[in-house]
Amino acid sequence: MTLDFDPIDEAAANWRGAGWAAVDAMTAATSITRAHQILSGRIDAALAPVGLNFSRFEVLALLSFTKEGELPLGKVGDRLQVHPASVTNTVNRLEADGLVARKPHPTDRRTTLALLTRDGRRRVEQAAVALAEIEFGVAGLTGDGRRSVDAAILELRVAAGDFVAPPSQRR
Amino acid sequence: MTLDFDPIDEAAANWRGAGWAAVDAMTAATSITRAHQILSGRIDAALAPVGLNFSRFEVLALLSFTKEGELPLGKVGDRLQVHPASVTNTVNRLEADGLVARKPHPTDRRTTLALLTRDGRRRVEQAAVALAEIEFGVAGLTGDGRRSVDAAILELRVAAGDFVAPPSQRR
DNA sequence: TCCAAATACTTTGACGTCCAAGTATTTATT
DNA sequence: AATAAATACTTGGACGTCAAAGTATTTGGA
Repeated sequence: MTLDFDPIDEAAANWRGAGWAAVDAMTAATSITRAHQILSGRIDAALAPVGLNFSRFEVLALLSFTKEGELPLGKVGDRLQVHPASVTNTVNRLEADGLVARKPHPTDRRTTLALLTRDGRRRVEQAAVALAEIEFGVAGLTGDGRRSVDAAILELRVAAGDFVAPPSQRR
Repeated sequence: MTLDFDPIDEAAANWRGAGWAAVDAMTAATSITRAHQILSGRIDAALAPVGLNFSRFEVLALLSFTKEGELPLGKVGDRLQVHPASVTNTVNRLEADGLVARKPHPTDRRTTLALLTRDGRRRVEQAAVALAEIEFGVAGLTGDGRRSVDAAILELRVAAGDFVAPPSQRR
């Protein structure tokens, strides 16, 4: 199904016609939503042959960046900004596939560590290659487009309190 | 949970460290994903008091823009770019709340129309106000940021074949 | 005219997300 | 030391999304 008009332009026109406010904000929000739809479709399609989806990949990648290949579940959620219940769910599935193992925290018995297995490490490497091949779904974006998206969204993230920017930090 | 560093910067550094490719693409994709998370959280929060979520709102808004306040379910899916099963699901709930009614198509018995009820029209107006109040969640974005996001994502959408741009059309 | 193919929607099932509540353990307070 | 509060994770439930299969109806040839 391909439309012969831009549905977002169309929506903007309709909003103006209805006298609704914040049309600019609406188009920006809709653009981002649609971009996410496109990317997430492409990314999951690229990962499917590897036996992963994006959430699972993110967890494996995060673990692979640590010294020991392990991290408390809570930290995983913090870094990936997802709900603890989602982490539990994702780790359950990764564990069922043998890509990750749960292991008790050495000193804090409330805490559970997710540990990358050898299979998990191999798998995440394959996935990284698969994702690089499709350029993370953003193949339609030029270098400028990518930079301007990064910059604009950084504003949004800072305003949303995603992290407290230390005075030093800038890309 | 607020981090004291930018998780996307951190991820980029990790990717480079691991020798993984397409770091720029990764940050762009991650930015968009995170932006979507932020927006969708804010939007659904703003709509909750009105008794809607974004998907339901989108359907009501789309219907409200038509002459008769009705549209075949299939068209709804095409415009909103969602799976037919999702349309069925959303319309089921809207119907249960009395905001929409199903009605047979006058000539094609395969087709079902979704018809905006009086309550539905009132509700969508309230929702539009609620969304305008929070600027669709993009309050953190300046005018420039919004425009550059729109422009960049337009590239992406065109490349993805979201619609065939007639030679005339440009924002 | 008749039948295969396309179209429109629904149903079922697999997953993902979040929230709220529940259990276990640790930390902080008095 | 005793207890309330915070922290860490899991469980169960509500919803959203998509894919695949099923039913009904229409369309497009042979």
